[in-house]
Amino acid sequence: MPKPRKLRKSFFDRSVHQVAPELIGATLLFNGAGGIIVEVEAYHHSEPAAHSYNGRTPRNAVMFGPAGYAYVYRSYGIHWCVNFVCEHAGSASAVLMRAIEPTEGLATMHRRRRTADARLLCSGPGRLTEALGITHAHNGLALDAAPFELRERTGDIEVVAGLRIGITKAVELPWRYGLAGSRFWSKPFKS
DNA sequence: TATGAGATCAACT
DNA sequence: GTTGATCTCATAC
Repeated sequence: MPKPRKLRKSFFDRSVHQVAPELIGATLLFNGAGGIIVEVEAYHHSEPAAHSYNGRTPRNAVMFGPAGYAYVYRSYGIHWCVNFVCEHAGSASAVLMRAIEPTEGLATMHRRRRTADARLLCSGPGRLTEALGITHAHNGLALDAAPFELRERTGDIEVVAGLRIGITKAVELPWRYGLAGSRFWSKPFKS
């Protein structure tokens, strides 16, 4: 088994459709809390579900910058959601982190989420950011430096794809990816 | 198990 | 004024 390697910015400097499935099984830590990525979705500026579809605004400015940075936005006025910016600067594409399997910093995450149920810690984009302590204060941070720590996956895994969820535009694009058989998805995959 | 309301903010019409 | 890449809690079946 090879030793896990850190993900560098160059990892993200490719098509979102290459990066998103490769993030499944990778490890995401934020200030030492986190775990294994089990669910993500890809967003590309060419389709209307993406925040960048209608051009640059103060909120989505990070998406228009170089790959390898975090785009954090407020969702439904309450939650925070975190994306990893991909492709070249200006392409405005990103991968939304939707669920992780908690493995490190469990006590901290249980305290932040106020639940004893491990499946409710990080199974959903809003839950994930609350458990890891990610907020708007972290918008624009580099992904290859503290407090982020991203490690390449090791070993063979199976990735499943399906339709994105929680959106009303471009619902037909199968750009949701998951770790096959994981118990920590926010919702089941159809296929 | 399923549906509905409330929380509350940035962008857009 | 409305909508949305959401979650929780309450109430109903």
